[in-house]
Amino acid sequence: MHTRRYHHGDLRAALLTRAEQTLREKGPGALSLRELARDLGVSHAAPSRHFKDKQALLDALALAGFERLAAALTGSREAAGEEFADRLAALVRAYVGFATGNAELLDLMYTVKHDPAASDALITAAHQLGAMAEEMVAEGQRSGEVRQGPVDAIAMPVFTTLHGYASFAVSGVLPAAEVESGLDAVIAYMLRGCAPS
Amino acid sequence: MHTRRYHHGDLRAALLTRAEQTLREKGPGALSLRELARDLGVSHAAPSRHFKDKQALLDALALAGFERLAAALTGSREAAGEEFADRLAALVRAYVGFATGNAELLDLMYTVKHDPAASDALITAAHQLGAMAEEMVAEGQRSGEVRQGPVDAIAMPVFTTLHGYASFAVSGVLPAAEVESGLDAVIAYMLRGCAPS
DNA sequence: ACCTGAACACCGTTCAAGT
DNA sequence: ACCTGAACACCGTTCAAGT
Repeated sequence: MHTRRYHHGDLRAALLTRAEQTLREKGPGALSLRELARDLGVSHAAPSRHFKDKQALLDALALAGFERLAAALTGSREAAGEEFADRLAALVRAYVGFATGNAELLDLMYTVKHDPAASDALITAAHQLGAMAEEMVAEGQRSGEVRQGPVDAIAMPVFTTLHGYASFAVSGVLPAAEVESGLDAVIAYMLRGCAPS
Repeated sequence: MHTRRYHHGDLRAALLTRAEQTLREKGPGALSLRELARDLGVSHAAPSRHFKDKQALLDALALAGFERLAAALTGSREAAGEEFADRLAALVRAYVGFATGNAELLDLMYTVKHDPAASDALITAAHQLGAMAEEMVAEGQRSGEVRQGPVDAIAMPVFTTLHGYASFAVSGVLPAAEVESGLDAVIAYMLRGCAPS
């Protein structure tokens, strides 16, 4: 009854938590199932009960990332005002904030998968993010703040710009010091792409 | 004199060529220095003469990717007309074409590096791509086809959109069948972001 | 200068066996 | 159901030694 095994059924969650920590601190190359097991005090074979292989763990990590990012975007919407420009700015700041705060994870989320079967869930998760952008654009069209036309022909380029900016920030192409200051120009450019007539 | 060792000094090049091939065919996870050495008929320790470690090989691969991408973009410029819209479209198509044709490599090129020292060359290479976009925008400003203002406040969002689109195409978020058909909307959106007044 | 061969300390994955 | 321990077939990296 004392010091009973750490995991009474949540080894899976513990593995994910620890894995994300080492992903953040040491990068994806340093992620080892055996080391994870060691850190958590289980045998090196234990993780295989919960993840059929290393890629399955990485996929689960990426999926959790998409869920947290979606939550952050939803949250940004509530905090924003009613104007389209406000909402867009809030969305952009939330996405870029998540990206810079979780660089390695964002990288993992959008990494080319070589098991196309396993990546279905990830692509669906990414599409849900896109759907949020589409919804925002559609509302902007209704209120007249966004030009008319097929929603995805407007929302997709906007979301693409957003992701490209996040990707540059994450990869270091855009220096950390310039991420914040460059945001205004990017948002203004997006608004120009959305503006009526 | 017969069947003399395959490498009279170009093991380095042979490693890079072979590495890119397996990167393309089997993904980055399947890339092993030992297997590379086996395939090329050298001892497993031979690669270390040319690349201090596996990451150095990956970095060299990424750098070569940037050089080829830069060449492709330069080529697109020569094939395009004089109008800004033409040049932009050609640049976009060249970048996206490279991305879809070299998905794993593009991923590698923009991957988060954990050795900041080694990634300087890669960031510089990415900046050279950005400089090409800036030059194009600057010319568009001179000819009056692009609105006035700080060059980078226009060129950066454009380049960001381009890269985001390529990234979505590469990651599979944008289905392969939609990459071509979505390009027109993206280009139109970019032009709107650049248009005067 | 460039490569080999052996050695070291790791990996991921599988599978019988334990509780 | 969940985990262990041993086993297997790999890794990357280093280093004396060869040519």
